[in-house]
Parts: sequence; C-alpha cells; structure tokens
Amino acid sequence: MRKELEKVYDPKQVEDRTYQFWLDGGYFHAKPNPDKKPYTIVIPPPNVTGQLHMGHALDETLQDILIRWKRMQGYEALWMPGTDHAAIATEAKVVAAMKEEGLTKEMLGREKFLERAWEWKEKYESRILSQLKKLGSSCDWDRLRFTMDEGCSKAVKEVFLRLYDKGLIYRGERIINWCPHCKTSLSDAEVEYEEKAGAFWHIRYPIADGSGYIEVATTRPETMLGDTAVAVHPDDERYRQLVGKNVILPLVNKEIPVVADTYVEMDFGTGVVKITPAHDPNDFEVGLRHNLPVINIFTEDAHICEGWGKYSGMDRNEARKAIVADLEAGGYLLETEDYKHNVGTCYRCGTVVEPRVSKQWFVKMEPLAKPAIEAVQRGDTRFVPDRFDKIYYHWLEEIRDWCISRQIWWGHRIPAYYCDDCGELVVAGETPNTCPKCGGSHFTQDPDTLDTWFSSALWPFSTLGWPDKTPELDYFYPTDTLVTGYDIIFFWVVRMMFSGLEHMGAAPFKTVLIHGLVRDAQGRKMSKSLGNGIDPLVIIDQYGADALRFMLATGNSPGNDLRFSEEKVKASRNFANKIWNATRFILMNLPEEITEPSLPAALQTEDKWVLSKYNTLVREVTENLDKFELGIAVQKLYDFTWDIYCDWYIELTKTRIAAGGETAKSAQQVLVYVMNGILKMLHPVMPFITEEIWQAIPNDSESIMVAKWPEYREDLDFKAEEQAFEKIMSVIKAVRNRRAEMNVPPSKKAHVYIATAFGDIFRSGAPFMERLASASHVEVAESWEIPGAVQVVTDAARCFIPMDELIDLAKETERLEKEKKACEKDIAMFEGKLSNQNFLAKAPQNVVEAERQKLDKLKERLAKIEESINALKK
RNA sequence: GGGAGCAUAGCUCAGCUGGGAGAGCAUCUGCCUUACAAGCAGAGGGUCACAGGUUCGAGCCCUGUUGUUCCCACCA
Repeated sequence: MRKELEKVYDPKQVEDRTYQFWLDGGYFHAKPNPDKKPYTIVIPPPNVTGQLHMGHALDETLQDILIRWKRMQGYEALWMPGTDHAAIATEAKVVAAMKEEGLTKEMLGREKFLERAWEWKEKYESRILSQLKKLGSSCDWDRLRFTMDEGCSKAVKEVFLRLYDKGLIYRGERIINWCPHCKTSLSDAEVEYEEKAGAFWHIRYPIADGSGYIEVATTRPETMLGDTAVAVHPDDERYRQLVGKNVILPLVNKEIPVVADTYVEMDFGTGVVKITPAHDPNDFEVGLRHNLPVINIFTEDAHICEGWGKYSGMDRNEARKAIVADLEAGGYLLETEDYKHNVGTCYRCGTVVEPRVSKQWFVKMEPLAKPAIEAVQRGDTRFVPDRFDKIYYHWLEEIRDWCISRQIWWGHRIPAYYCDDCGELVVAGETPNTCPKCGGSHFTQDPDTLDTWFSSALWPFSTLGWPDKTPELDYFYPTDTLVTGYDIIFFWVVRMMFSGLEHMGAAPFKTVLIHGLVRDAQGRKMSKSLGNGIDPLVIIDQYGADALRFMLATGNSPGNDLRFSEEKVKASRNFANKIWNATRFILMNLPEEITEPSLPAALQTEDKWVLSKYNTLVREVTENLDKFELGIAVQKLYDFTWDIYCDWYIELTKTRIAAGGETAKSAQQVLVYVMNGILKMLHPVMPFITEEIWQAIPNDSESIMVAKWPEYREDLDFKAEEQAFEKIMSVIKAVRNRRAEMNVPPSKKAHVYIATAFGDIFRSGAPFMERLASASHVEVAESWEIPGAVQVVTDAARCFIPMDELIDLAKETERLEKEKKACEKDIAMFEGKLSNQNFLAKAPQNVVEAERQKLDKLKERLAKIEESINALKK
C-alpha cells in the first residue's frame, strides 16, 4: 500500500524524523574512495559563543546545496563541520557570566577559568550544532572538529614552530592596537573604524627661550602627558627657526624638542603636531626616527598611570576633560573646533582602541603574502564573483605584520618559554628541560595566547589531520569550494590562503563563493544592538526549514546582500505545499503496477512536450549550478514545477486519467518520471520535503540523498512536439483570455470551432481545449463561416465561439481592429529590421533566422485577423 | 583620499556570453473546475537613474554625471 499524504504539508511532522533517517543511513559520511572523485567543503566554523543567525542560515544553506548536489552527482562529497573557539568573544562572555557571581578571572586563576571556559564551550557548541541540524545541514558529523581540539592544537603548535624556525614569527616591542575593555592586543583587521564627532583643540606650547609660543592642534589632549616632542615639516618657513629649540610642555612643565619630519602636513591644522610615541602609531614612527623617549601614560584599561598627580587613576575621558579644563585655566587653550574623525574600535566590544607600545608576537607577512597573491593570479583559486579578487589583492599588497599574541587565557597558548634564571627565550613544542644559555632547568611559559584566526587559518588542513600524513588529507585536500561572506575575506580567507600555500604547498580551495549579508526588511544590517535580528529557528518553526532555505537561495546572486522578508518565506512555503499537493494528485489514482520511474513506450504529444521542457530544465539547472548561479537554478525549478508541470501538465493528464486504461497509465508514468526528476533537482534546496515525497512515490533509491542527479538525454529532445503543442496552448490561452474579458464564468461552456491548417494537431488537442478552455465541444476544419461568433485569433488558428447573446458586433470589430494595429506595428518593426542590409550582413545567421520566423508568425496572425474582420463585416 | 557595489513594475529583487523587458508580493476582475483558496483563470502597471559613445542592434559593453551603500587609508 502506498502512503497517504496529509492535505497540507506539515514540516514539523517530517523534518526531525527525516534528519534522523539520514543519520541512521550514514549518508553524510565521506571517506577516501579511489573509485570516486572527491568534493570537499570545509564549514566556516561558527563561534561557540553564539547561536545560529540568518547569516549562518544563508551560509550553511548554500554549502548544503552544493554538497548535496555534488553527492548526487556521484562525488565523494565531504562537508567538514566544526566550531571555532572564538578567543576574545568567548572569553568576554565567560568573564561576563562570572561577573554575575561576583567573580573575576584573577580570583579564579588561569586553570579554573579555563575549566569554566570549556564548560561554556560544551554547552554552546551543542546548541549551535543542533541548530545546524535543524536547518538540514548534511555535514559529516563523524568528523566534527573544534579549533582547540587535540588535532587542531597540534597543527597550531607545528605551524608556530615552523614559522619561528623560518624567521617568519618574531617577538618585538611595537605599537599595537589595544582594547582597554578586552585588555588585549588586536590585529589590524580586528579594528573597525567609525566616524565620530570629536574636537580639535588648539594648544599653546611656550618656547623655552621665552621667544613666544607655538600652536599645536590635537584631537587627543589627554595624551600630552606622554608628549616627547613637537614636530613641524622641514620645509615649513613658519617654523624653520624653531627646529632644534625646545618648547615647554604645558601642565607637565617639561622641555621637549621641536623636530622636523616630513610626516607633518603643512597645510593641515596648525602645521605643528605634538608627538606622543607611546599612544599614536604615527608618532611612534616619528619617535623612532628622532630617537625620542616613549612614555606610556596609560594602564592596560586606559586609566592614567601612577605618577601623574591628580590625573592618575582617571580614565582617558575624565583625563581629557580635566586636562582641557586645566589648559584653559592656565591660558594655554587657544581654540576648540568641532571635528569629525575616524576612531578605531574593537570589533568584538566596540570600545575605542588605544594604541599601545608593548612586546608582542608577530608574523612577518610579506614573504607569505606574495605566494597568496600569485595563487589567485594564476587561477589556482577563483573568487565568485571575481570582483572580490581586487579586494583580496589590495589587502595583501598593503599588509603589515600580523600581531598574533593576545593577552587573554582562552586560546592556544604560545609555545614559548623563558628561562627563570636568565630569561632566555626558547620556542618549543613542550617545556624545555635545560636552558641552552645558562643551563637552568626552570622555565615559565609565555602567558599569551594566539589570535583566534591563527587556528582558523589552518582549518582546511588541520581538520583533515595535518601535520600527520593522513589518507583524508591526501584525498580531500585541496578542498573545492569555500562559501563565506565578504565580511571575513581579510580575517579568514586571506589567512587560509597563505597558510595553505605555506604548509601544504597548495591553495586550500579552488573556488571561493562569496555571499552578502542578510539584511532586515528595511535593508538594515541585522544586529543585536538594533534588535532587528530574525531567529532562523523561529522561521523554521513557523514555515519549515525547506521554505527558509528556498527563500535564502532564490532571488539572490553571489556577492550581493539579501533582504530578508517573511513574505518571501511564505511564498516558498506555498511552493513546498504546491509540490506536496501535486504529489497527492499523482498518488490519488496511481496504479500499483507502476513501481519505478520509467517512461512508457508510447508517448503522446503533450508527454513529449513536457519531457522536452524537463530535459532542457535538467541541462540548464546543472549548467547554472556549475557556474554557482544558484539563485537562477532555483528560480528555473520553481517556474518549471509550478507553471509547466502543475498548471499545465497535471491539468492535461486529467482527461487521460479519467479515461483510464493505457493512456491513463502512460500519463501517470510520465507524471512520476518528471516528478522524480524535479524532486532530485530540488532536493539540495529543499531536502526534507523532497525526501518525504521521494519515499511516497515510485523511486529508484533508498534515499533521495543518494539518488542519481538527472542528466540531459538526447532522446528526450522533442522540438517538433514542443512547437506543435504550443499551438494548442496558445489557443487555450487566447480563448481563456477572451472569456475573461467578457466575464463569462467557466461554468458557461461554449462550442469552439477552429479554422486551421494544422488539423491533426488541433484534433488531437480537442479534449484539452474542452477541459482547459471551457469548450463544450471542439470542431476542427480548414475554415468556418460562423456569423455572429466571438473570434479569437492566434498565429496558427482562428477560433469561433458562438455566443450571440454576449456579442456586440461593433465592439468586436473595434477590438479586432485594435489587435490588427498592434500586430501591424510589430510587423513593421521586424520588417524594418529584416530589410536592414547591415543587420542581414552582420547579425549571426541564427538570429536572423529567428527574427524571420517571428515575422512569419506575425504575418500569419495578421492574415487571420483580417479574415475575421471581413467575416464580421458580412 | 583611494576602491567597489547598487540604481529595472507600487514594494523586494532576478535578468547567464548584447537580439522584441521578468518573478514574488501588492492592486483589479472572475472562479470553492474532486492535488492545492498556502489555490485556479485573467488584467493593469516599467523613458531599465541621467547624458554621451561603441554596435545592424544596448537593461547588459565604454566614458562621464547624480543619488545611495559599503570597504580600504597614519592627516594629528
């Protein structure tokens, strides 16, 4: 007995059960298989801090579409899953949670803190994994990884040692970006610049010899405590005589020199810059050039250090106010102008970053960046859309050394050790036994951890077992497609590229498919602070995962942002229901003997029409997917399924099914065959409903997941039948149109007389016209003379519908005259084109031929309209 | 300061290598036609931002302009 389907598709009754069915079947698992070609995607590992948001939903949907499609095409398709420890973000969350209990990191100590962090990880990792499963993601869960698991940690350590040995990792005192809230250094990529309203304070610095003063303009008066010079441009006539003299630093009452440096722009501000090497990256450089002292005035949380009198202990904002007030009181403040400027903020917490001089670990980027640029230039890796390669190049060309050490506890600890006796630095995989310098035997490990992106950079090979030589690494690397948003090209894509090239000798992926951001209905970025985020799980609960996935995949093109709209989800849900009901129709009276999707020996015209259309669809959808045009592929599937298959073909089969016998059976076979193919092609986008239906109709595999992707078949190319059947369709459409214009209800049937040169085609199509064009009876002849009938004209036929009571002869003539005019206008356009010698000479032959055919059809139609007008006049 | 994207129906967006402008939603009309009212059959609605150019032919290619969004950049 076949399964009965409910009247309305209910995702809730299907999704979890179906997902479990797939897990039980082991369909997600991939392993090295010499008989198959590999296809690999590594997941951008979601952070263990968070939960699934719409951006993830989009990212995972695209990946799942690709991986399911390739799996069906016969590839050994591996989707490598995992999560990211998200160093700073997670640590901040754990600290915040501890704060509620009145605890701090220091109170707990490193070890206890890490225990808590691991507990956090377990809890939130399992949450996000279950959310990924709700979406239908077909990840190989047996291979689940975590950036801090044993294997990934081993890879991280190995990479650090290798780069250090090559001289590509070094430790140095530099000015770096410091987040006073997270209390750690940040890399350049982790700083976001925001335009903020500020002020430009003009301050008088008296010249030490009493000869007057010099006017300095600054946006950061509070840092003046750390000033160690004032700089002017060497060519600046105004200040030339002051270079080499000293000025007195107000409030501090200390003499500092005036130096000349080309860094200063003469025509900006006053042309005089105060130099604070400890708290500004440019000033730091100037300081190096002029051998200026570096005076750090801030604590790690951006409060003024001890030793600055009443300012000590103030945070930087309080200090600014106090210092400005004191400058004013002392007569040093000349002017305050409003000023907008870019301020660096921490990408995790939004706090204004404080440049700070400190000892950090760095990766030397130039030698790594070069091969990464070349790999894309060579075409080893391709961005889709390709405009992103410019962004990629630009960033790598401008790249500065990467600060990789972080002053937090949650993360990979830096494998560097310092001798307790002599301070000697030893970089090693584990604590050294003896100091190579002094022979001491006690060491302290560097307290810092690595940038979270240091481990994600290795993700495409660390997850496959590197540094060990595993069969997986050999088989699945390089991976095929990386799917990610443009917002993390710098953080992640770039770093995976140079890491893969450096350590594996090959770029980590062939294609980088870039998608945009998911925005809200008003086009705003979804964010926590705006509270406009939409929880994918709520949408799944309401409309089903398939509807959400379909919505995310459709009407979207690579690299572009996508606006989330519940309306579109509803439309997708309706589509799911449409397929569901089409299946119910198939099953309603499907004979038991049809047990597999195969075509009947004898095909009728409409069968060939639908099969030929279907065949084209197969070819196009596959081509679109090959080109990563997922949105277009999905749109075509939608159009075919709804319009061609449901609205036309199913309706056409009804007369045959009602008739019963062989004709019914063959229609049902075609119905099953085409539905089978539609389901396969829709499966990557709508995995749940397609599996559920697959199990209910005749199929050829135990799960649609492992069904074979449809292929184009020469023998299903029926161009002639397509054209023939479209003649019938045009008449049906024209009659419907006419009736609708006249407000004739479908229940009012009418005779239709068809005058045509294609008698056979129309005679065979008569039953369809009866059913679909409300014809009580159809008669076909070469010509008819039926006075007073409503006339409908296509290029292939004239139709007469005797509805005397409805017809207004004058109006009918007027309408036909209008049609005639429109037709003549079109003809004139094509004739113009086809009489243009240039067009004939230069346009491709097939285009000319196509235009000629269109013209011929129009002429046919015009002739028929004229006949009809003449008939009316009689 | 440099770079990029976008501008197409009332709204949200497709439109593949240039060949007579599309979808969903919304609006209007008529239908409970035994798969589906989450549906069916129809209709209206567009100077494809603007100005030039290339071409037999431009929504698509080139140049410029305007509007808008974003990325990058050390003008204190």
